[in-house]
Order: sequence, then C-alpha cells, then structure tokens
Amino acid sequence: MKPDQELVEKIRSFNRFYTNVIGLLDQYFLDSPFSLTEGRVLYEICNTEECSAKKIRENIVIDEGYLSRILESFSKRGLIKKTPSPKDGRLRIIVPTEKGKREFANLNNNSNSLISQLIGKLSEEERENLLNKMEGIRILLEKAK
Amino acid sequence: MKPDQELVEKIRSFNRFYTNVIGLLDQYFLDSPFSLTEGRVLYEICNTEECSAKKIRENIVIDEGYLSRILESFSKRGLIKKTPSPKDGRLRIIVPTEKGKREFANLNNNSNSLISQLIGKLSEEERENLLNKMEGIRILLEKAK
DNA sequence: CAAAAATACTTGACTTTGTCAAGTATTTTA
DNA sequence: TAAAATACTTGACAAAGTCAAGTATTTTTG
Repeated sequence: MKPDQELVEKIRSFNRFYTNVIGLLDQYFLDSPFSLTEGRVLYEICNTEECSAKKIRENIVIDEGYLSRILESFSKRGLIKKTPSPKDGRLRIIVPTEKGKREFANLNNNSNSLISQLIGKLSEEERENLLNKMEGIRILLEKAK
Repeated sequence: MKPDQELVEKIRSFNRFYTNVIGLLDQYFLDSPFSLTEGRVLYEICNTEECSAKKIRENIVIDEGYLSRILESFSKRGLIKKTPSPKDGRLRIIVPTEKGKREFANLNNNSNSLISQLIGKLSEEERENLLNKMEGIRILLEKAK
C-alpha cells in the first residue's frame, strides 16, 4: 500500500462518519415545511446582500430551473418578494419577507438545538477542543484548494 | 447571545463547509454506474460479513422497499448473489460477485483519487495534522453520544 | 447603431430517487 | 399450535432533480 493510500482511506472513513453526523443533524428538516435543499436556498436568501438566483447559484450547486421553481414556491408561500433589479432587468432581486425571516429563524433554532444536543455531554474544554479541530480542518482544506 | 450559541453557530458553519467538501468528493459518482445511495449499499455489501438487507439497514438509514429494489437491481446487473440463509429462511445472504467486487474497487479508486487531489497541495506534516484533527473530532463526537 | 451573442430567469416534459402501505414467507413467542 | 414478529417483496405514489427549449433583457461586436 502506498504511504498515502492509508491516509486517504482514513480520510474516507472520517467522511463516512461525518456524513452520518450531518445526516442526523439534518433530521430537523423532517418536521419542517422545508426540504434540505429549500433550507439551503433560504439560508442563502437570508445571508446574501442583493440576493438573486444568480447569486444563490454561485454558492450552491443547483439546477437553474429547479431553483426557479423553489423560488416561485417561496414566493407563493409568502416567504420572499421577487422584484426585477432596476440596474439589470434580467435579474430578480430576492428579499425575505418578515414571515420568511421568521421561518428561517425557526429552522435555525431547530438546527441549533440538535447541535446543542450533540455536544451536550461534552465538557467546556472538550467543546473548545472540538471547535479548534473543526477550524483547523477548514483552514487546511481551504489552503489546499 | 448565550455562551453556547456562538459555539453552536460555528459548528454549523463548519458543517456547511464540510457538506460542500463531501459534495465535491461525491462527484465521482457522476460518471459511475451508481447513485450515491447505491454506492453506500455496495460499500456495506463489500464490508459486512454474512451480509443481508437487515444488516445493511443497521448501518444506513434506508427504506426497506427501496433497499430491496436496489438489491434486486444489483442482482440483475450481476453484482451480487442473493441466497436464502440456511439458518433463517427469512434472510437473504448477499455476496458480491467478482464483477461486483471489481466495480466496487473501481468506485473506490475514483473516490481515492479525488481525495488525493484534495490533499495534494498539503505537506506531509499538514496531512498528518489534518488526519489528527479528523480523528480527534470523531473521538469527541462518539464520546458525546 | 443594429444584429448577434450572452445572460438571467421560466416553463414543460421527463427521470431518478425515495416513501408508504399491503402482501408473502419464515421464525419466534405465548 | 395459533398469534405475533421478523425479513423481505411489490405496487402505487410523491418528492426531488435534470434537460432542453423558450422569453426578456443586456452586452458585445462588426
């Protein structure tokens, strides 16, 4: 086995493990009015200045038509307002309504409480430790890009 | 903001980041004859002694009927052999064929090369560092369960 | 400046993926 | 030994995602 091969296998093992962790944490979508993808879209809408479908697609990989329909559904549900950009008539500026913001906050709370649960049994020190490792991984992987 | 709230938010941020990493690494399924779920099932089949649908469902969350159909399709594609267990006639023992093993190895190679690519720009020291952090996270989260 | 190309979004038709519930065969329990 | 439980299968359906053509607007270019 090449020296690297073992490392790669261990990283894959971690990925399988962490895929499960994420899967568990995503359970909060089950009793929400949103699918996972809708949740991600809503996240982008609530965290992007001058949001548009174009900008959303810069951040998440999603089919243009599919996204268009999700936005249409959000609009019908009263979660967002779409208005043509005055600067560029091709763009639709997307703004969350109060209701949209509320539902997003709700979703966040549910997600947060699952995470709180996950780290519930860890001591303060262990939690810091966990976060340090996470941030370390991020720095390394971002560097590697 | 509660002291924990900030930590939770940072963990979520890492999760979003890592979801993307995993998404990128899962691209290797795109030009394979398997869907992501099929890949996971095949993984279980190739890594479980006396494998059966029951055992697969102990390791991955999947609808019983859906799994049954995936296994049926694997069988038709000549990737596995299903035979009733002599010990318990309700169970079907699943064994990968040579072809199944080959295709699984193939899938692994593709996945491995994407990971190699991911860590390609890291030094030996950084790689070890990365793995240490991953294993640290796993230990912490498994402890927290 | 007008025609062509590109961009942003929408829509229709379709495939894939996943779910739910009822059904069959076998084993375990009472 | 009848009833309940388990392991798997099947049919009908719903949700999620993809592909390609179409519309409106803007940018590029000869």
